Amino acid sequence: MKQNKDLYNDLAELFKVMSDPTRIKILFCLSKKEMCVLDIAELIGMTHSAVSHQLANLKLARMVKSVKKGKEVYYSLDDDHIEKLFDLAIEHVKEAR
Amino acid sequence: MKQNKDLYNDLAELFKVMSDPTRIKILFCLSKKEMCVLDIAELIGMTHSAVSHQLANLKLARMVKSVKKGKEVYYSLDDDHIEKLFDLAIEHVKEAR
DNA sequence: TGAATATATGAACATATATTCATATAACAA
DNA sequence: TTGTTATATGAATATATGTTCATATATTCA
Repeated sequence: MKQNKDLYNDLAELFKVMSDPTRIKILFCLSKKEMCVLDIAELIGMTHSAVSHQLANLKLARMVKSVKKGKEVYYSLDDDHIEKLFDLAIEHVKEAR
Repeated sequence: MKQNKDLYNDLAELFKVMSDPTRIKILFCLSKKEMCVLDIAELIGMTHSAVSHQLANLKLARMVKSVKKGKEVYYSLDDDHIEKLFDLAIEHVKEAR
């Protein structure tokens, strides 16, 4: 048990990032196509500030990456594990209903 | 976006349950074999109370199920999505290192 | 019945977290 | 430069959450 302490903490952090509805919505947006802050804010109906804060969290957790284009910053999913995780989770959630 | 509100909340709840190191350790224990509260508490080095509280959370979230045998209650994983989710998550976490 | 064991539960405390508001930085256009 | 747009960030507040401690319930055995 002890030797896996780091693994358990890393897993906990990963799932914690995915445990907020706002961040989940953002991740779903980005699974369609890359988007900038204002696009996301409008799509999910939240303030720019809230979205920006959450994108910062997601970036810290290496779930999204960003590219600056002019004055806009475009965000996208960091890798495709994220989508697979969601697919499995959706399966589980739907069966539970 | 709106029509999926319930889905996003369900997903958030699922991931939230998996976002605590104590609960992750418990789930890993149960992925080996069914166990009672005291077994788990000893294995992960936490009090019976803490483990019992977390098992209640896990049960509420339908991640574990329980069977009473005499004075002991044996817990086990509710389905095998849970293990698959962990496998994927571990892949992601390990690549990020 | 009484004592011991296994588990559950309620309250309280401490910590963590998401959002809001205000402000700051950066890029571009006029 | 000034004004506008896009994004980031810091502080503050309100809420949520995990653990501990104490207590309660349930089962078994003597």
